[in-house]
Amino acid sequence: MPNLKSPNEALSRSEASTSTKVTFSIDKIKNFSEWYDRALDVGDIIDARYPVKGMYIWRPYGFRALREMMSVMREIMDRTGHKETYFPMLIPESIFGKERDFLKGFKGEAYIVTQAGNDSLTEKLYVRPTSETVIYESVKPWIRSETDLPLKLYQVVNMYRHETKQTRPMLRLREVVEFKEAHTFHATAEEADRQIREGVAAYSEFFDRMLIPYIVVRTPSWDTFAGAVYNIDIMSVMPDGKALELASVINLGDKFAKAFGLTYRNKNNKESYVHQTCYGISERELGAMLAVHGDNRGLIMLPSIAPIHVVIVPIFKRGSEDAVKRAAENVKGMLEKQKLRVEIDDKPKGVGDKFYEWEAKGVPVRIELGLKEIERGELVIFRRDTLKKETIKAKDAPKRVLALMDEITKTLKERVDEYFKSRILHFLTVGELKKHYTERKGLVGLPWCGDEKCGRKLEEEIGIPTVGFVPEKHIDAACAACGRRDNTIEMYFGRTY
RNA sequence: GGGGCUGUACGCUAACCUGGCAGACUUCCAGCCUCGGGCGCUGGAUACCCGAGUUCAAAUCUCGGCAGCCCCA
Repeated sequence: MPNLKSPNEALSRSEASTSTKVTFSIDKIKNFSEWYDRALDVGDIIDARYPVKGMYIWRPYGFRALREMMSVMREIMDRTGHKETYFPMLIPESIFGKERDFLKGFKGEAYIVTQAGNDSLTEKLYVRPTSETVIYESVKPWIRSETDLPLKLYQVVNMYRHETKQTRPMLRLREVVEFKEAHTFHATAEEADRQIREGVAAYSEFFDRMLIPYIVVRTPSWDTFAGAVYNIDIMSVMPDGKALELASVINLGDKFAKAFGLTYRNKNNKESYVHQTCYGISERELGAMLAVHGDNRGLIMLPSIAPIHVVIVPIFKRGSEDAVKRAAENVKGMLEKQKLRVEIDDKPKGVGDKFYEWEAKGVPVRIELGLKEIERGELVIFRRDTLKKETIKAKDAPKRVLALMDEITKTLKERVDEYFKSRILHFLTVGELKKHYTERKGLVGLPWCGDEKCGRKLEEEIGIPTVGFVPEKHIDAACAACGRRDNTIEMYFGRTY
């Protein structure tokens, strides 16, 4: 559990409330780690009190948000020609170990089942840390000729990796609960290459719709996925300035095809290897979304995935309970006709309690409704993004609330764009970077000639690891390592999660 | 990969240094009071992370495990 002893913390707490109740008021930028843990707790997303490192309990409210987010992902996958499947979680060692680099990359963090009941197993079973091997082995008989290609599959499953780094809910886990992994099979290298661009486009659409800011980069050759030819990473930046890999789109070439004997008969009746790609996302995207949009009062749910769009808080006076309740039900009915998810909070608690609670959970709109409003035919509407209240005619509620969903989305987008812009910095030389990048927050770009030696040298000189580069975007500057000017591109560096 | 810190009730915390009845607030339960930004009152429930060691005696000291946080690479 977080330790709350910093002076800032004590100050913000006492300022926010005179009661000793734990108030959610944490400076997200100054104290992101603590903000994140507390916001997910008070915001009803995760219960972190599970005694196994890297595994967390999803609360219903949080899980609903995840489900909404994943349904957007499924919609995009389905629309772009991917078919949803399922492959087993336990993978025999003989299959898991078929591709050397992959085995080397994942062996250290795979959970391995060696015993069942009282018997030890004759062959070890690997719990999937990702499903390349089991899928590639299994689809072999599905692919016989070019007419079977391209084959584009995806599954949404849980997967396990024995992370040794510090774990964090949603961002770094040992048990990933909703791993959406896509695997595609193509006749030619060109087609696989095209699929990479399609995969990046699909993910870009997803992140655009989730209002998660990102840049698309190519990972340097010395830092690619185990068994990959190259990969494209989609990177974001968290409020503490650390970079977060949102997704990786990987071109596997025919390396796995060769290891698994994945071939088809081409037009000349010649056996050819398929070319493959794979790409995945997970609940990490929800963590990123919540992290970038929340404020010092807690979470702010993006309207498109909010488990509850509107919470109605009835304000009772003695004797008015029934009338207020009826009015609340009436408003709820009107809003639900607009496909809004609405909840009435008539729990016997003070309204202040309720307000703080729903704000921490990030419900986009709150409606306050008491005798005063009923008499005037009005409603008080509070929006979570700006914390502003307005009074409207009750009959205008459906129209106004729907409009507010768009307005809130727009505000969040503007805010997050501005935030992201301030966290991507560009420098021309190492000296300039060292002089100005003192807080080491966010991604930094430096001119780079494309040579691995120079990339590694820069990494070492500035003491920040490479994140990736944008291959097709040439810049007019000299490589910050060797000074060459031809073909200079920008390499991004950043501390990562 | 290396280093540091921490673990007391649902939550937050006191006692730990200097071993000797674990205390407050919050929460929860029962009841009263009633709801426009964390009401009040009465009564009650709930805790020393796990294991070993030292000791007459361990929340406190030592060792190990598990879990969490921070810093550096």
